[in-house]
Amino acid sequence: MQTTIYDVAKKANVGIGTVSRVINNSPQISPQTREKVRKVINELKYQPSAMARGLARKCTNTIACIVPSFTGYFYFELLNGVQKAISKLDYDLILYSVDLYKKKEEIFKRILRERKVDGALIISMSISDEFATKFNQSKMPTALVDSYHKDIDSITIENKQGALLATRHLIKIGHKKLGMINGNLNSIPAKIRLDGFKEALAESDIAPDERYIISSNGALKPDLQYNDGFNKATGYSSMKSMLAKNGEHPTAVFISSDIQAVGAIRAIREKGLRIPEDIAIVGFDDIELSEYLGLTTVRQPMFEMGTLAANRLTSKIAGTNSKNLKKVFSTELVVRETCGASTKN
Amino acid sequence: MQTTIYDVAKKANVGIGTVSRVINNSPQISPQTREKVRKVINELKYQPSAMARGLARKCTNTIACIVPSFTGYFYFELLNGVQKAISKLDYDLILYSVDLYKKKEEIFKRILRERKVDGALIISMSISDEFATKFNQSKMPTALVDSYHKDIDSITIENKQGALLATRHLIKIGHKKLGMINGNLNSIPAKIRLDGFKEALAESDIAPDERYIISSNGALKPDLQYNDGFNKATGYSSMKSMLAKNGEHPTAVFISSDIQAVGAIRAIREKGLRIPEDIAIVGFDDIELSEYLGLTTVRQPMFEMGTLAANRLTSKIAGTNSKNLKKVFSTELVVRETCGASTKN
DNA sequence: ACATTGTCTGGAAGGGCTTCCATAAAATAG
DNA sequence: CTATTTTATGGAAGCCCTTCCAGACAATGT
Repeated sequence: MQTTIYDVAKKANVGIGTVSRVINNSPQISPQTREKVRKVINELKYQPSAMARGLARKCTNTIACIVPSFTGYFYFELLNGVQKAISKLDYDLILYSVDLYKKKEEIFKRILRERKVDGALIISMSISDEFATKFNQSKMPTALVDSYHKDIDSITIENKQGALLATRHLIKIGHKKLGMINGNLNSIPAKIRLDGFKEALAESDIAPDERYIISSNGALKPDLQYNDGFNKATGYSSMKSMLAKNGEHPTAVFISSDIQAVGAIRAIREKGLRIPEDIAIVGFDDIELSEYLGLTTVRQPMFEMGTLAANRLTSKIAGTNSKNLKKVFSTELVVRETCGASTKN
Repeated sequence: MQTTIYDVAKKANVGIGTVSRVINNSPQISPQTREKVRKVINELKYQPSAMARGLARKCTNTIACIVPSFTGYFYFELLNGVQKAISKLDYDLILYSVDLYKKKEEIFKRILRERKVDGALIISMSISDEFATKFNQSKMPTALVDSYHKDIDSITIENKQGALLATRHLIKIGHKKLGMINGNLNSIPAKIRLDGFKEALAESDIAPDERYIISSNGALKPDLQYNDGFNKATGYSSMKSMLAKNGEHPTAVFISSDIQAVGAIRAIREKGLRIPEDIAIVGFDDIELSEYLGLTTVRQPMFEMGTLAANRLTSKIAGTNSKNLKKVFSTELVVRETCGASTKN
């Protein structure tokens, strides 16, 4: 049997209210009593039950992180930022991984009603107006990361600017035959990055060659895997099909995520082509790995996004900071080897 | 205000006990009543409070995963297996990340007393006899992954065999000057892998060259970052220092983790050396990335380990399966390009 | 027909906490 | 020294469930 607050109260010869007040650092306690109770708490190694507290207080000191599929290093690094930030504040993190499209809203519902968490961080997933309203009405603090809704705190990056940066760079160093490998166009960032790519081409009067613009499509059906296409496999297969028409291929490719670039690089090497001499590559994200791969990429401050999101959420839970936040992080081109413009080889 | 079981009971004209029984699929309910209550539950969009249930039932449908630093792709893939397994069983996962050595036992204590979770999965972290006993006494189901304690379910791999496999392979294809890059020797797997490496050398009467055996050491001080040395940075710096003595270097290196190999490969390339021609590489783990990197490595079934651990834990929570499990997964050499023995180049 | 068994159901008790209200004791004022 | 305020404390009520016990009613047996 657990030691309860009653055991402590009895042994310390005080009432349960007093013990509770000591635990919660209420100021209305005389120093002597406080000391006495503290001592008993230590002797009995008492620690309040999280469940009972949660029930009585209606809060749990836990936040939810909802990520698609929990695959992809992007989420991993983001989560790292979240984790670091909340652990300082003694919050715990429950990880919900959405593997099927239809499960997204199920999880939203559950989170909302079960009240196992005090707040929710929704990562890289769109949210319908209906659920946005529900979250707001239920007073459950919520924040979106890498996604946007007008009524909910949203932390995003300048996707378009990033794509422009990458593409312009490729053009500047002399490329005219440009390709792009993209994630699933159902994903908003993917769509915007494509826009950016095309806009950059237009700026330099280069006509986009649709043969070399490959998105990992797939319908958004409820029973399908939640898949935004940002993974090694799509990178690999997209590049492979781009290179299928022997001899004909772009001289530079903008790839919508670093992790896809890993797959694409593989495909290029298998074909016996060199990077950057035959094909230059620019990725997107700057995951931790990219540095070691020498991948030129567009840096997205994932860790900082995670940190900010977590801090916002917790301060909203605490009651401070209630106005609607829209934060757009800017991106930055990190030039390394794969684009062929670096001083190193 | 939340809708409670009382609201449902009143509206459905039944007692709260009946509602509870419907929620929990008790068989002792007439079909009509069940239907009636179900309907009201849907109308009211009622969902029981996780806290209240937890308090009444003394279980939370949540398990803890305790990982060091939550960095490193190894954990990531393991967690993936865990996540998939438990989500099928409607368990949630709380992630505890241990960043400092001293925090490990604090977290253990908290988990034990707070009772926020029904079971704990401890990953890649040793556990003292004291805490092993505490976990057992407290009846909190626990399992270790990539770690071992005689009194606790432990899921490990054949580290020695893996190291033997890797090293023997390198020797078989003709290498005589072998090096090893290792994690922190305070980590048990690191130590065993080193043993395996040396044993393989001994089998072929090759004297180990200590200049080429580099472990990322560092003391185990309470205030230090929890760091087993299995990361890109140590791989990079270890390889760099191995190559520092110009001209002199081993022709093949066994690297204790794939992620270190990524760093090491980088260092080799920076030095202008080729893989595998100048230096052959074999890694350890077979993280998802390795395939795309063409890294020869020792496969460790991370996903399966995660799945097994999660299933064990949940079945222990459910009361089945109580005997002490010691599962040792065997490892397997995956030959790709970096060792120079593949048919592809 | 009555006794017996079995099936359903209602609701009190209990789980361990917080919080509020009441009260006792101490401090201050007049 | 009494009246008033302040401070410290005890403990009931409430948070929302589950579970157990008791009772109502139906079904079965004789």
